[in-house]
Amino acid sequence: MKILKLLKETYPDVETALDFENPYQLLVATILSAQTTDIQVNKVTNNLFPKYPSPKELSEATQEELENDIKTIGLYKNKSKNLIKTGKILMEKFNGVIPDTREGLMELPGAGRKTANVVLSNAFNIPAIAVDTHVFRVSRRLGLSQGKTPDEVEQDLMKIIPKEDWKDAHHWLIWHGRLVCKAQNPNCQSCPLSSECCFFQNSH
DNA sequence: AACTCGGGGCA
DNA sequence: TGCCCAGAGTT
Repeated sequence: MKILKLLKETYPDVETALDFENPYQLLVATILSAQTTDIQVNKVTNNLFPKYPSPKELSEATQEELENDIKTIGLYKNKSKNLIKTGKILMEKFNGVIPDTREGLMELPGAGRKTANVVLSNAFNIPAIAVDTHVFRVSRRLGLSQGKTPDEVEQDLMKIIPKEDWKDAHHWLIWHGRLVCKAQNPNCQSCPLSSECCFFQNSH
């Protein structure tokens, strides 16, 4: 089943990437990306990275100033608090180096399962597919992963997506989940995957 | 399992 | 103008 190939052909202009130059920048950008889009994050990081170029500067930021720096993004109070704390943990426990393990990344406040996988796959080239609510729902409907956990969904997706696409796959799956395979009233008529989809077969 | 954070996107 | 959410933490 060529899911990703079909999605790429269907959404050729999908917005696909956070701008980053090193693991630290990708970690910060990905923590910021919760409940918003990469487009919004890139607007903020353009000014944020020169101002806080490494975990050291981040750990020394004041709450008020960092909040102001990311105010155009939602959830900015939680995110600024988490980022400062993350900066301090990086300095105190990881010697200012971004950890390249899932366990290490998930010790950082603001970084969960999805953030860890994005950083592992895109900054360290470690095999992983990021699974968020959209990816989870799309996979369930396709019938790949009923009743499974997000970690198990990740394993299932890795079986049917070419390895070279793992680090970017979530962008197309998320886009598809938002615009077509929506949580409510999915638009199965315009879905390129409907012929392969359990949800569609069961509801028609 | 439900609630919270929040500006932006979309109907 | 009102509703929902490209997660993660807390209770």
